[in-house]
Amino acid sequence: MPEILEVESYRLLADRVVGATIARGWADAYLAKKLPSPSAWARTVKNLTITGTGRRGKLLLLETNGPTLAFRFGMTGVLLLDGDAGIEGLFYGPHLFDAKWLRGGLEFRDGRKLIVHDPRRMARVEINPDLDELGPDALTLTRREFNEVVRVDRGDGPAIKARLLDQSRVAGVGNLLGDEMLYRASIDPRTPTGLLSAAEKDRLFRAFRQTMNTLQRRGGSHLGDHMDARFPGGLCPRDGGTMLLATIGGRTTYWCSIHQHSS
DNA sequence: AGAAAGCCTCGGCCGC
DNA sequence: TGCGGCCGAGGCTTTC
Repeated sequence: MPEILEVESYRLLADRVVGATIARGWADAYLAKKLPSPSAWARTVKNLTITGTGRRGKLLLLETNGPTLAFRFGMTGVLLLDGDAGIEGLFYGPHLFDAKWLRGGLEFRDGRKLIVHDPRRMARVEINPDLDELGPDALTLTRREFNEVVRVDRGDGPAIKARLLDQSRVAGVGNLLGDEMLYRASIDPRTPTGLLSAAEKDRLFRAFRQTMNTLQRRGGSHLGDHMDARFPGGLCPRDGGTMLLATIGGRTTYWCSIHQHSS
C-alpha cells in the first residue's frame, strides 16, 4: 500500500516530532538491512535532534542536527507515533496491528515513539540516503519534468507503465497510481514510451496531476476509479469493457480493453 | 495455492 | 562483431 500519498501522510505524522531529541533507536536485522549492521542505527541516532522532515517519492526523510535519517516502507510498512496511525484506514484489509510486526524505530526523550510496523519485512531505514538515484517528486511534477519522464533516447523505450514505475525517472508512482493515471488518460499500459503521440502525452500529464490530487483528497492510493474492477474478469466502471490483466514492468497491471486502446 | 501495493540483483540482448 | 547500458524477469518475505 505505501505509495507516495501514504508516505506523505507518514511525513505529516513525523512533523510532530520536529524539535524532539532521540533517546534511543532500535532496528531488527531486516529493517537495518541496508546499514553496515543493525547496531549502526542505534549508535547513529542516539542524541540526535529532529530539525525537519522531507520526502522524495516514497522515501521519508528526517532531518537532524547530524545525519539525515530515512525510511522506506516496502509493501506493508506503516509509520506509527505512540501507536496512533497517521491517517484513517492505515491498517487496510486483513493487515491489523500486531506487536510482533514492530520492526524498529525511535524513542524520544519526551517518551514518544516513532515506530515502523511491517508484517512483510521489506521496510528499510537508511542513513544519509543517496537522493541522486531518485527522479523528481511525483506530487509536484511539472510539465517540464514530465517531458523528461517520457523521453526516450534509444529505440522505442519501455512500456509506459514500466517507465512510470521507474523511480529514477519520477519518484513516487507505485503500481496502483500508475494504473489509475493510465486508466484516466485512456492509454494502453503496454504502449512503448517512445511511441506515445503528442496527444497521449498531453492526456497523461493531465491525468498524472489529476490522479495525485484526487486520490490524495480521497485519502489513499487504493481509492482510484479503476480499483473496483481490479480482479480477473472485472468490468470497466466507465464503459463496461472487460478489464485485461498482464504483468508489465514487473507488476500486475489492469486496464480496460475498450477505452485504453492505442490507435 | 497463488498473488501481493516495493525494491534489488542479475542475465540477456538491444542499439550504437 | 564488441560492448556498455537498458530492460525485464525473478527473488525477497509473510500473509491471507
